[in-house]
Amino acid sequence: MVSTKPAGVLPFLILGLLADEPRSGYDLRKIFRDTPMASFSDSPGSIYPALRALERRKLVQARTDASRPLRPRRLYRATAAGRAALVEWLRQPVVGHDVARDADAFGARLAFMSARLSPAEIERLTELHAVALREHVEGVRAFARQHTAIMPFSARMALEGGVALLQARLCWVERVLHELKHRRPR
Amino acid sequence: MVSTKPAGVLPFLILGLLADEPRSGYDLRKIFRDTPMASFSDSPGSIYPALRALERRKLVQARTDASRPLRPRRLYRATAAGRAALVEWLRQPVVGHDVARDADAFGARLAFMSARLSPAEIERLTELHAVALREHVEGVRAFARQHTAIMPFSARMALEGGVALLQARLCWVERVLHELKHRRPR
DNA sequence: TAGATCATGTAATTTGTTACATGATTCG
DNA sequence: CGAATCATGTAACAAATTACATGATCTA
Repeated sequence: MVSTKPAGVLPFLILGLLADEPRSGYDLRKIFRDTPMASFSDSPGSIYPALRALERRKLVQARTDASRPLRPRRLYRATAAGRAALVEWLRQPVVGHDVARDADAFGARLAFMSARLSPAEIERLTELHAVALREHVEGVRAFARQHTAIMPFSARMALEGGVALLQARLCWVERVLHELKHRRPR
Repeated sequence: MVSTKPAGVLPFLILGLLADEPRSGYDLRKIFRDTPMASFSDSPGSIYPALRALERRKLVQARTDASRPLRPRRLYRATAAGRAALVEWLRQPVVGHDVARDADAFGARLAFMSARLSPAEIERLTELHAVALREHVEGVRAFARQHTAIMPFSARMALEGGVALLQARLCWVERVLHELKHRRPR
């Protein structure tokens, strides 16, 4: 069975970038090199195959820029199906244990939400994420309370770091929620 | 060219867990299911192949627990070569742009350091990490200053989240450094 | 005796990376 | 004219996941 939808986050990041304006593979590489979105490699071996895969699935469409015939650029833009797939990805709720795994996927998704989802929907998704995160932080805290005493020093530091990062993440999500409510007064 | 050393972090996490006491694949699965080290899947398809690969490279050694002959467990422990490979992994300095990519690899490495490295070496590695992190935070902050104004709301939130997480990470590293100095007075 | 847990594995696939390879254009 | 940048790609591989598959043992 050949799946038609991509699963990783890189294809969707690319889709998000191509949803608004057309860009070339090289443009995308520069973005992955120069902006804080650099959680992926900017090497050609990452971007070009991903673009081809998206093209094969008809989620993006390439148009060869003929203005400079000797150095042609392939300008990609998202198709309607591509924008639909993007929205579907944005809408994925973060529930339960997921929050432990794709830690910062929500941040990446949030970045593209304003342009595609309603404020109400963004708020709903953020709230869901907050709930899962609160629960997870509690779990890790409980683990820490039980095990910290018998851990070697550096392991204890590592665990404290984990808790601190989760705490910071939660703090940020709460702030986002606050801002969302502030902007859409009931 | 066939590489002899593993590259991902999962094998080293396993190696770290097997360095002190022997465990079965099932024991490892439980650890990845029940502890905050759960950044990896606890599915058998993750752990058992990784164990086999480590065994093939002579970094771990299996002994079949014959106490229950009808339900044998394979008890793995790290070999001398395995412990050496672990130490080599722990010693990898985090420099420059690396810090953006394997964000929390340092946390995982730190967890195993107390048992394998001298306090002075732990401090040196932590300091290096701090330097790289400070620089990276500055870079992202500078980007934020330049681009925040023209970004859509949710993208701005995402960027702020990125900065907040980096900040929290830095904060933690500074605290670790402080503790390290506190424990080893000059 | 049925269901949960113990215990280990394989197959197929996806995802992403590194390293290699090529050539055009622009700018000093 | 040489170096940096623009621009696209391939090959080989590593890393990890999901889904599938099997059977033993313990406990209510």
